[in-house]
Amino acid sequence: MYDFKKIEKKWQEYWEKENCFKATDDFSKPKFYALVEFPYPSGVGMHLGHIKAYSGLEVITRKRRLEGYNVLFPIGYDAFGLPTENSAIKQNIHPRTLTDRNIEVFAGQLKKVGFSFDWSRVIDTTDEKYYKWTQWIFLKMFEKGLAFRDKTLVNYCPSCRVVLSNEDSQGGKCDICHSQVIQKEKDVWYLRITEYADKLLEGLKEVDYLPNIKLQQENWIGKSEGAFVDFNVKEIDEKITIYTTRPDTLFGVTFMVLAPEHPIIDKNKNIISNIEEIESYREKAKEKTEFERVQLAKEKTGVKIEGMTAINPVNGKEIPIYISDYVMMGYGTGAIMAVPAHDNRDYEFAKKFDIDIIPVIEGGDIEKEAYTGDGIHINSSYLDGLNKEEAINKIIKKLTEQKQGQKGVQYKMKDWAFNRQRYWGEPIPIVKCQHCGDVAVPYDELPLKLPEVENFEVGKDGESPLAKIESFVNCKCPKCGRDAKRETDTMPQWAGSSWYFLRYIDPHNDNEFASLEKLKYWMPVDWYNGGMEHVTRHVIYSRFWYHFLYDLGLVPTKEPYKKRTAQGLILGPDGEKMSKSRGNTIDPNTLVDEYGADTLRTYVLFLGDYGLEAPWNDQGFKGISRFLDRIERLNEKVTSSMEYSKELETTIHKAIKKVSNDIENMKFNTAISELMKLLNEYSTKEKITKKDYSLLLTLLYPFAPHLAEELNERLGLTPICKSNWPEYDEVKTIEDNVTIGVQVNGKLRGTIDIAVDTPKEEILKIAKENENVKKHFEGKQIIKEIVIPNKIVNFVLK
RNA sequence: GCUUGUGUGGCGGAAUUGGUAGACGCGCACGACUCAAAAUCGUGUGACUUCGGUCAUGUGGGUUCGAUUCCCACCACAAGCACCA
Repeated sequence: MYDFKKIEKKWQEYWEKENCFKATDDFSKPKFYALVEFPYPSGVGMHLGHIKAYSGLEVITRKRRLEGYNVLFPIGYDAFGLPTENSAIKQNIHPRTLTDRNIEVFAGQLKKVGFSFDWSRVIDTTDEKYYKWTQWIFLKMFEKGLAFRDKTLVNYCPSCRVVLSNEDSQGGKCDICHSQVIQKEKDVWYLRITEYADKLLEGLKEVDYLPNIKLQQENWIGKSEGAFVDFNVKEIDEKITIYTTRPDTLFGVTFMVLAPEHPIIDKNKNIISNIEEIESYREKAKEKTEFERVQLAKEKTGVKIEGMTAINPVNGKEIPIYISDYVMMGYGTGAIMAVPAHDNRDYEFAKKFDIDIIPVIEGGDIEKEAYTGDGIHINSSYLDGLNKEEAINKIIKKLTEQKQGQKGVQYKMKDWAFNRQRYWGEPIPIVKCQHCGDVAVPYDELPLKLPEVENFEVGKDGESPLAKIESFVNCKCPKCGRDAKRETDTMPQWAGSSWYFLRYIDPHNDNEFASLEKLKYWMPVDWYNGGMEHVTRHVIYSRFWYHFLYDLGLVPTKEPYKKRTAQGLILGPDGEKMSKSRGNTIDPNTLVDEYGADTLRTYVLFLGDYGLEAPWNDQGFKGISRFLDRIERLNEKVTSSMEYSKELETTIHKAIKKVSNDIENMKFNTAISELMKLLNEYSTKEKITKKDYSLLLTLLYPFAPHLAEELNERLGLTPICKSNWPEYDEVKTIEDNVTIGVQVNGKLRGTIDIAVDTPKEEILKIAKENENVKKHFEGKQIIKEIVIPNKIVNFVLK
């Protein structure tokens, strides 16, 4: 094995000394901004996932620099958050100390792999100079009414003792400790992301994200179009507004259902005759978490509200009202009209409570199940005979005229719960004043620093550790000057990462988060690669912040990321997800020490389709090590000629084309296989020229840069990092001869070697002379001859 | 349940988008070098076969001269969403 230790160290030092990867603010050059998700510097250090995630754009940026671009490929640390805080508590050290220690380890590991990051722009979200601007943007949102406080039921993790956003509690499990999330009434800061729902949806049209990424975001935003309809209540002068996507089925409504928490119940207790029964159902519903409610979906439960009757606005029919936990207060209006004939849940409920089921759309069999498809309307007065779309339009028009309803839109996405009762996060820069309410900390007092504390454990009742620091809590109201108290919650982990890509552009600016002039040059991010797990959270959050900053005129483009891709996981050798408990983890740091960074970098890109998951294979990894060794040994065959070998010319031009295109399409595995083919071809030759060899090295450079540079230097050539990406000549990629298949009745019966672009007649003639083909002609008649030039010949016989 | 993917040798995976299925790598077998082993190099390697062929890209149909590729139905696995009205 070649001496990778020496070689890798040498070139890492060289690149650093020569500032090879520094992005310059030279606005005259074409720019390329490549972004990878910055790591969370946890104690365990870098894992294989990081290597794969970063290697993709690493290859692309190495190529871009050779193509003459001014490349910005930055790195930093997303260091606030619970894991560090929990680990610090365990080890009994300060999170600051632990974070610094972790970052140092992480940086060392990243550097050893030789990634071409611009190390002069490193950012750390926990740095005061950084989070000053996180707080600043928060205050801007507060100023515009996009950050607000509310007391509501929230997702709460009893184990971490912290409020979670919907995104952080997917599936009812805490994202950090995976324990069951419960609903708790809490004082919550929200960011009004729902106000940007439409813009976030619209913006997807103009960006180049992988289709599944777009789709996931669309689903997450969850826009639905329908109508709000008012149902009057017979006994009182009040109406219940519902949201529906199927207003066309209004004639089939046979009851209504309210969420247990629906406020109309509290307001009208006096007229409800079975109020005890209702209250007891509500109590039970409260005990269940929102997720238990979902899991127990099998059986519908509910209670009829005695003393309240609703009136169907389209036909004046009186219908009963129920409460049931299958209706959520958090979506729509917390009340629904039930059409059992055409909705599965309503159908189940109606069956259980023996309520009428009236079909209003033809098709399906309501004896068996609800029919949710389209069809001609029946039993629906003036809607009879219409299809779904026509009926929806007509009924909405009618409802609007009668002032009993209107067109409406709903989103699944909810506002972003933004405070955490923890120490290790950005303090929310708000002062709570008895007289003035919530008051912003003046901009010139930012950053509002995290106070030094001895004990940063969470309070028993889920209070932030900051609440115990009197010197922090007690302050003067910035508005009226009287005694006031600070908000003691901190921001969630996602805050710092919502704008970090802007800071890289101008990381040392103390006057603004980044200068507009520089932003105008560098934005948008040309290519953002990261994990699939972040597309519904971080990517949406950061797009939201960016849209907001755009509306303030502080950033130059509508969308932050022009292109977004995602890498697939590396699974353990057993094909399962790598995890400590399974004992199937592979430590990249040991591999770097034992086989070198080049081998590791190349292998993670070779082991499969970049976008799909693939299992690790130790043998395959050694195969790459062998491949690099072979490249090194090739150097014995090199002549001094600076021309391509004549006989290799076509092969070489084809290889340049293939490798270049594959890199652009992130088809790294086939790019590497092309390099292997080229090497195999070289190996069959007695001698290769210096030029031949240097080409192979340049193509190899993005994958295994250290070795490529070293071997290139031995040839006495300019370092690759200072030369150009090779170009190919399309004409020279075309072979003189092709081998094409000859089929008889669609089955391959032989192959023939012919010159490229041989005329059809000629091909047919040669094909017919093929011995094996001839055999199949015996006793049969040719009824059709198909010739696709340079591809295939097919004879159809009878 | 809904949405989106994926399914090809012993294994990871290729296939210019409808044109010689299995590139490249791993593994395996045999050979060379070696006292021997490792490393390295060379050859072979989808399955059956009566050596003429036959069957093969999850299963079953279809379109086509020709289908891994397009269409229909089904099965399996993975991811995401989940009583969203």
